[in-house]
Amino acid sequence: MDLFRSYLHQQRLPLTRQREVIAMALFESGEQLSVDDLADLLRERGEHVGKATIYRTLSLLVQAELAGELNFGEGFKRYELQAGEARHDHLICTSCGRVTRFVQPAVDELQAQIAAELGYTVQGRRLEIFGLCRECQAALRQPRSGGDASAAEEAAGVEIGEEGG
Amino acid sequence: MDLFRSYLHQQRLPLTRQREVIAMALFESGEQLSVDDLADLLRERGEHVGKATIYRTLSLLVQAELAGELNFGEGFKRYELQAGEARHDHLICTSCGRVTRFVQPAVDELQAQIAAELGYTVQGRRLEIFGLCRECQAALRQPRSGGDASAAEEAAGVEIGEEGG
DNA sequence: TCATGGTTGAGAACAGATCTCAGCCCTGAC
DNA sequence: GTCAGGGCTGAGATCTGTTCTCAACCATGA
Repeated sequence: MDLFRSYLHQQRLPLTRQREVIAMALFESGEQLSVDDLADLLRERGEHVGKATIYRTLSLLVQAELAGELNFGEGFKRYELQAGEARHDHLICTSCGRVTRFVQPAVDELQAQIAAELGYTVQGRRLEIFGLCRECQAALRQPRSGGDASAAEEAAGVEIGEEGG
Repeated sequence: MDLFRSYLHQQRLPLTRQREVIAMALFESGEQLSVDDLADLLRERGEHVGKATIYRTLSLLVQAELAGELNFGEGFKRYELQAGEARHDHLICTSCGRVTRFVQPAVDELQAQIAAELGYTVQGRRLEIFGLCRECQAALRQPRSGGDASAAEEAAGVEIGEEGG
């Protein structure tokens, strides 16, 4: 939040209540939010902010490299705060929509190596792996059952976050 | 093309002239085409095909796994034929828009490892690396000059195709 | 040749994203 | 605190990619 404030100051742009509220909502949620999600979230909090403003503020946040733009092929974009976080990628469950973030330095290395071989300099990347999460695999195996699993997940080590449902 | 024919036959779907023409255009171009690109291409060839039909046929091709859907964040989708090809990814030049395809088995391995650690089964992935191609880097260094470079590119080894501009 | 059912195409509909513009408000100066 | 001015805001129009609708058409198999 302070980073956003100083970015705006640095760019000689005013810090308005709307900008503060939008960044705050994105920051506090920690999820990948669409513009509609954000609008709903703000409405629930009693803040009325126009969609145009949400789009404008999000693109500011992206410019400031405080937020990342995501496209999971849903027909619209999602945004997530990425301030200070390590570069991460996403695993997306094609059945329930769950999104699991992960950090894997080997991806950075591989990307750098590939780009160097082809003469490119890297500015960014988007890696999304689509598949079935553990729960959905289990649900497919035995159509009716209670919730379970999720125990061995800590052992993984690469995971840094998870949201959705 | 034969693969598409047999897919349609297998699904008991008729092979129409439009379907043939659309698949042929995508196949012959070898590039990542948008629906508009395809419509233009077909118009140039004197074939009139409605957009709805192009969308429908493309989604058939994707279903048949003969085409892949790409999203480079341009606000629309692109499609490319992928029949029989190894799974590949893309490097995209953020300056000139050039798209370079590459095959790198290490990406498959990494993806499988990550998914396994997080309990996912893999169905697919999308890896796009954004950066500056050699020509655009050169153009930035010395704003005015003729075309050059592209020589050392063969040495790379991972590259399998390149289109765009 | 014929019946049938899926396909086609024009245009409407839909939805995400962007633009417009009059009025508002943040900022910096005083 | 007050003020001027420039940038911001929001409602709604607009744009654009994609999907839907439906009557006419046509590929297919008998």
